[in-house]
Amino acid sequence: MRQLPPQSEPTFGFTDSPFGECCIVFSTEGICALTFPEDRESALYDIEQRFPETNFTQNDAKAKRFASMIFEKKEIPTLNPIGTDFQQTVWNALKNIPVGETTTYTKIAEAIGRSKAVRAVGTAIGANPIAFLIPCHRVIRTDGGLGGFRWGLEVKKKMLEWEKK
DNA sequence: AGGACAACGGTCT
DNA sequence: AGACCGTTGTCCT
Repeated sequence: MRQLPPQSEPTFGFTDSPFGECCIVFSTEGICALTFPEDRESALYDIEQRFPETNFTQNDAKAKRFASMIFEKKEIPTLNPIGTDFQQTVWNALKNIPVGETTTYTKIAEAIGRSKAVRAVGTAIGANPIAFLIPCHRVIRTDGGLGGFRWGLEVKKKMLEWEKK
């Protein structure tokens, strides 16, 4: 009997990154979350809230392999962000921001043709499930302020520094 | 420079 | 229907 192709069951794992320990969550389709939680317990809580229907098994080695792909080889694996149409549109727009550059919430709103929806864009960016790979950290305020960051402004600052140069 | 405030639109309860 | 937000422009002190 022929062997089935390797199945990628839903997994999650913790691993080091240039910005502290991160948690990578894989669905069968690709990476569905990348977070930089304060502690592992809150990371697990976050997964449970986001994917109450799915059972994930822990695989730190896999997370580590992907971390080196992402942060050392600087490749972007297949992503599988879950969100509303509006959120998908916003997250797609974020991918067009070049490495080492920043843009503003207003410019993203304009880029997706919803210049009046700045506030909603901010909320959608805040809901980005895949930090760093969907570069929400490259979005700052029009007045030059850092804006917000789900995983702490220190991490956002570090990411921008790391990408500069 | 910094604070208060209203208007904005998507999402959740 | 109301409240909450990773915003912003305006109007103050």
